[in-house]
Amino acid sequence: MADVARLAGVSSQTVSRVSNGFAGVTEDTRRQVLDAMRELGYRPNSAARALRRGEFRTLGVITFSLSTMGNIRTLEAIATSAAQHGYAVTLLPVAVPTQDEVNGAFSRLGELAVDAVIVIMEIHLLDAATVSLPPGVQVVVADSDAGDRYTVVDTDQAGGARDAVRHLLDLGHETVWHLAGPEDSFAAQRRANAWRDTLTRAGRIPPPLVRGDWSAESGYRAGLLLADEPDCTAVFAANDQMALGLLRALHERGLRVPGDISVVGFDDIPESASFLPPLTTIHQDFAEVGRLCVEGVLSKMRQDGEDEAEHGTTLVPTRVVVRESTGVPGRER
Amino acid sequence: MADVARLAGVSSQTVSRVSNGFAGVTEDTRRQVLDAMRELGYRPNSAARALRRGEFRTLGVITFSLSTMGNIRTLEAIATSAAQHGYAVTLLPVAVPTQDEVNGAFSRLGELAVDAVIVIMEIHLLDAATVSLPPGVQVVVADSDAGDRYTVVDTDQAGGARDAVRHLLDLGHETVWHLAGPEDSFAAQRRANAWRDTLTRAGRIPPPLVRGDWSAESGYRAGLLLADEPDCTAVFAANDQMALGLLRALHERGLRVPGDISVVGFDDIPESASFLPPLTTIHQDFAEVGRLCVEGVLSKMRQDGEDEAEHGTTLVPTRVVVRESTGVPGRER
DNA sequence: CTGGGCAATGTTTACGTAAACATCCGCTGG
DNA sequence: CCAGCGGATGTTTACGTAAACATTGCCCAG
Repeated sequence: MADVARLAGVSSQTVSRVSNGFAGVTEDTRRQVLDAMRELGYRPNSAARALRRGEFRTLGVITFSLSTMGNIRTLEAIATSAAQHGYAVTLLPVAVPTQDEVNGAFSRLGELAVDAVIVIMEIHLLDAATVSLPPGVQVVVADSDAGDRYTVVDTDQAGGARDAVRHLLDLGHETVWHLAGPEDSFAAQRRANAWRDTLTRAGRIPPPLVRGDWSAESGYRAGLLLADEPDCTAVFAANDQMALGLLRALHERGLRVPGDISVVGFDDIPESASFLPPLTTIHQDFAEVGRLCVEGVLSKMRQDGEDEAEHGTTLVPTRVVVRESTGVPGRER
Repeated sequence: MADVARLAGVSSQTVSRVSNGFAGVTEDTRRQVLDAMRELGYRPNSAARALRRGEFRTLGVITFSLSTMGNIRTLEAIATSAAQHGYAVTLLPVAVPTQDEVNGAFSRLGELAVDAVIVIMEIHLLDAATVSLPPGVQVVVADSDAGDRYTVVDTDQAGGARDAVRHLLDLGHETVWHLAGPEDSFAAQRRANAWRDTLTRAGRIPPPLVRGDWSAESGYRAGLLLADEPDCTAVFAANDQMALGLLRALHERGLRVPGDISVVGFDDIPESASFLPPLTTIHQDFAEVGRLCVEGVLSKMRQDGEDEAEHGTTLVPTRVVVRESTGVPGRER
């Protein structure tokens, strides 16, 4: 910076003013400084900047295994949205979803150059974590429900599940079976609860719940079971991967979709439009979730000291995408 | 830090020594300092650290749209591997793969707190980019081939494609059709070239190449075409998504897989084991790619000044995963 | 013509850390 | 018994920036 100042024949403070787009610099001076910067290949040192300003302009994102498409899309939206606000995004990967790992990530966080944190994680892992955040670091959580303790942004899991069930009931199905995600997932839990509620409110009897683990393989196994249930004419799978496995199992057993059994998924992954048959599913707007996470955390940073604990949950609506895997009931018993 | 020093009754330098795990501090002193740190909730300020040390312990990753599973898995492996080396990872998202956006990312990079960069991107976008990297920032590129200008780590695309074709020839197919990725993708290009070479070397005549765009939808369209080619008994799709669409089209046209047509994919995405039928595919080891990217960039940083331009390409081998979509030829003409 | 005001620019300083150098003290060998 | 040595700790300083305050010089009203 001093070199630039010398070359431009100004003080380093003026260089600073130019590099921060400050008003009150003559157009002439500004151009000279910019020229000098270019000539010397000057780049502001972000460490010194951060030290002086007391902020890093960086958001930390804690998430484990970018294995689910949802987390990835959310992360991507976070990164894009953060960039628009002039923030960078630092990734805190948690290799395995164990308590130790999560604790480790949070403690590493302490030494990390980060102004705020977005956690993409089932809340129950967060709960037990020794969350000792550096003071002043705000947190927003995605993929969870704990609006009382954290600020949460999430897809409207319940609304999506309700729509899925209603779609099938509207087609004339007597009831709807549910292929749920793993027990320890809040998202799975909420989808299952909404499924049960919607059926009960419509005066239908919820069939026994079938449990999967999000994987296509577990959907396949569940599908073999469901194929043997003569009453089953409609299945709501808690995600598209399991629906994929389900379709394969039904096909193997000679059952037509939607002729014999209708299937609805959840997520609307890109591939689901090319399943056999193309899958009716609940579209999640991950981009919106990511965007709202960033907005949320930035606005919390701005308020900061004021009245801290204004937690709450923001729900992002879903959308039913009707394709060819659902139709009127027609299974011959 | 000064507060900690005061509470522990030592100088701030000793606090620094403890916090950096320096030798030459009495066990007694060390414990007192650690206690003081805990009591005051002290966290080293990473900005000041970076300023003093002249390094950020952070790697930048430039990639656009985490849309392909490969990039995501690579990114994840990079993050994990970097963490093991005590490095954080900052994401530089490029929303749309245009020249401008790439240039923008690189210029933002200049002001970013980053010691080195890993680029996950087709090289042709990098080429035209006004790549003005801060001096001393090393680069490693994944998903490309430009070993002469950059240090590159990539899956052995050619080897994988060769194995796919050989697998089909070994089963007795006269020749193998290829459903290629988009023209402007180097990965697609290399897979296509290897496909053609392998056939030619085996004395077979390569059928006309069918072009897709990586999407399942494009695979579907290609499948409708291929279904009408009576000579076609084996297809090598350049990725699993297109293979998925292909399977759907063949099924719609009443062709059995592998009875009438054998299909091989590329990538081994988790879902491919649950396709209809489960897909034979070429497994890519993205984790290894990511790991090698980090190793590569760190070792380049260590050498640094020495003899700069030691570029080269590291290839990560693939593996054929045989499932149920391939078999001996049997299509009735 | 002059003094006040204001816009443009310069000077000083502190941010938190760690390297380099300085000091202290206890122990050992002659 | 003391010089000298080495391990443990303290002191000083600089890293690059931007906020706060200081200064300059110009313009215009009185």
